[in-house]
Amino acid sequence: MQRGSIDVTSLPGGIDLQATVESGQSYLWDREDGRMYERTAASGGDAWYWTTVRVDGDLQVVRIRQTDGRLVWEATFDAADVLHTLLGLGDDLPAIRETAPPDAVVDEAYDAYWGMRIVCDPVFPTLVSFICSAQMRVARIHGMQQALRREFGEPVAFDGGTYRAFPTPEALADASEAALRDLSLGYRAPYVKRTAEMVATGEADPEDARGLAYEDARDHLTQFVGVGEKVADCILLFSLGYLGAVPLDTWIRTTIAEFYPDCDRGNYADTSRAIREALGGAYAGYTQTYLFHYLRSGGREL
DNA sequence: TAGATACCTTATAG
DNA sequence: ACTATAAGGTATC
Repeated sequence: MQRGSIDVTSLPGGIDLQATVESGQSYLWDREDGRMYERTAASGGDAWYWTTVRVDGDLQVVRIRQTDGRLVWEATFDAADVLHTLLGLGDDLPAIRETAPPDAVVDEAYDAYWGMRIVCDPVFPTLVSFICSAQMRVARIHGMQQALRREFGEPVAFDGGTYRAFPTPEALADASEAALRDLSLGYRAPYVKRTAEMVATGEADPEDARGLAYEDARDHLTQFVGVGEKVADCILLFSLGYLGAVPLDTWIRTTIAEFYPDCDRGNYADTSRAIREALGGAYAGYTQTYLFHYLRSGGREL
């Protein structure tokens, strides 16, 4: 086993690990104490979280926790660089916050979860996770991804235990729709299977969205079955580094109606442009994620 | 091209 | 207990 740690004070704006991995951005981390998303106060400031990643073709396991002003990690490999990427440790939070509008609700959201970072997850697991997110609660989306790992994931040994990686496109393409429905995916089951087939056969590659202009990248992703504009924006924001993407979910739509009514243009594309502008442009997605987590957590009644 | 509707399943509110 | 409602929407007509 390899170990290491990262000094939190060296990161501009610090980090709130729990907010980062339990805010509904990533569904690829598990809490070792099994208490993900519990509302009770102080339920996990220093909990261990683990995930798997494929690095240079090899499947690796890493676990991490935040304690005594440090991010401490243990892994099957030297995980420092991977964690830097996965957890957005290079993002300059104070500079990003400067780009947000000086509105009360925005300030409240940033203050409530200061240190939360936008994750940068591998794209295929993110694609599947957010296909599953349609009309679903955060805790149940996470449960579905756990179930997919358990049923279809490749096992990896680490520290005396067995961990399971997120399934490959091939594994999910080979799964039957019935088997996926057995995991409570509901009508999302055929979407996941069809999208996995598209990736496995090479019919389409989500990686091809990288480098495209924002709206072209979003259009590229909507070719996958079960991926509309909102899910495409989630993939761009949480996997492909488009920090300006603002997924128009139920929460941000409520926020728009309440605080930015001029931004409601009646259709997704135009409303998207307007709210991205209102939330500061290049990092609008950061502000959206703080608002989402703050409002969803009951931080302010709407 | 805009608008309405069906869709799996479960947790929570009433 | 039992029903209605909503949950980070999308596909289809």
